[in-house]
Amino acid sequence: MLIRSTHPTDRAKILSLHHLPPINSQQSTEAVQLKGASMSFRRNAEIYGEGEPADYLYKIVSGTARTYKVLSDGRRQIGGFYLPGDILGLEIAEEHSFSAEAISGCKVLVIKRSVLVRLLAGRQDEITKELWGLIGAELRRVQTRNLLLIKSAQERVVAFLLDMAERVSTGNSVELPMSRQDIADYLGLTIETVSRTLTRLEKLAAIEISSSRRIVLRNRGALSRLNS
Amino acid sequence: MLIRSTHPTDRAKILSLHHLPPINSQQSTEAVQLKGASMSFRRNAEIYGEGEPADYLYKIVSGTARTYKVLSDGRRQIGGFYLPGDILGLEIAEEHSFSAEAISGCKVLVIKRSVLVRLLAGRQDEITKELWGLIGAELRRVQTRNLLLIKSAQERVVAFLLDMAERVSTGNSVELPMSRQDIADYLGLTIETVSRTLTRLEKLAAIEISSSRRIVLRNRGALSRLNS
DNA sequence: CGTGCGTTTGAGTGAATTCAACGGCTGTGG
DNA sequence: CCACAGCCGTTGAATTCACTCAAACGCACG
Repeated sequence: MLIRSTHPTDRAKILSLHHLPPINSQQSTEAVQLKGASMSFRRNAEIYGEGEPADYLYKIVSGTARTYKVLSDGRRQIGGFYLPGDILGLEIAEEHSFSAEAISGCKVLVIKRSVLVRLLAGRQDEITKELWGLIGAELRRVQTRNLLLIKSAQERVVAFLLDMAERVSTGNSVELPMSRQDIADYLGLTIETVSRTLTRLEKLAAIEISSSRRIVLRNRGALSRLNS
Repeated sequence: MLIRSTHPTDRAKILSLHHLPPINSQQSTEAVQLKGASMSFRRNAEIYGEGEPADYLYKIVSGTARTYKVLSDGRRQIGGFYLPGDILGLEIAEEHSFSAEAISGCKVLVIKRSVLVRLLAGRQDEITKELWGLIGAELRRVQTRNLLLIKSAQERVVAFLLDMAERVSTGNSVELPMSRQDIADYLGLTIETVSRTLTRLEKLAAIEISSSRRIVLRNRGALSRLNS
């Protein structure tokens, strides 16, 4: 099974909102705000916290971010990984339901949500469509992960690899920006299981682990087949 | 942990769309359509299929429905259970990403999506807000289930029971409309594990299994605690 | 050259699955 | 009215898979 998250380039196309021509002078200033402040976050810095008002959207320019939740028993569940072009903080509720952190150093574009909503009131058709596209992608992403979580450890890891390959795709070589612990928390496994599964996949000649953060997909067909 | 799906009464409030006053004569006829045809489905009848165009929403009037997907290896994953007042088929994509079936005999109100969208274009503020509320609820429901699926079998079953209690709540007695197989496919477990877990919970005096379809919550505190 | 962190590997345990059999309820037909 | 089949749910025994605990490895950094 494959994690069918929106492809980064698709996302970039969808949220070119700040490139829309201004509609009037009032919204012209808003369009400027839409372009948003560029902010930087260093490794492990918090971008926003669970429960905080969801006033802003964050578009990743460079680096990688993660959203996560800490359960009452201390376990951490990662909601998703966000690569350049992805939009973070796309909540419908008034408050963020996850926290977000930079995995590596991150440049992000901060976009005020209220501005989007106001724009939405004016330019009905196009912008609503774009927002719906984004929300739809988010929903599909989450639903797909639901399907993931009922599967075996091996299937989860394979799906993760194929998804990452699709998103960062430089040929068959995948550069993982996140740690094993991040991957484990994302897939609902332990770090040991992730590690063992990767080495097993390597022994099966499906992948090659160049370094711990660089994986080469040697046999996509086999991987897809392992994916049930 | 608790499945925080939208409470039925909340949903009913949110989607009183068809009770909105007509805006003009053109939309007046649409509002009539919004009220929608009432349809009936018998046990195990398909309401819509995966991949079909998502032209309609379905509001459950009576009975229970399930959405599901069959994986390539034959496993079935249930996306959710829908009780009276709930909205089915709330997809953002053009096609349904799950199939839907009646679990018991079902009366449903069929609402044309295009009408909603057109209405949305006219009555920006209120209707968009309502639709967003619905989508938001759906998103939260799915995210919450993600959190569920990383937990133990016992935690999943407990969360399921508490969620159902919240949704059908007649005191502490819960009438389960679905089979053990449905529950298992929903929680990503086997039917045996669900059964065993329930009997264990009964031995712990947390619940009482009056009949296989009727569960009495004897000790909600204990249940919540078992929920980590 | 150590120190520390992230990752890998190993051994043992435990939880959930698989395979199998049994019990109860319902509806049908003799 | 009873007998039997079929379905659903429960229970048992054995197995498998992922987890826990523990140790070792490799790499970057001071």
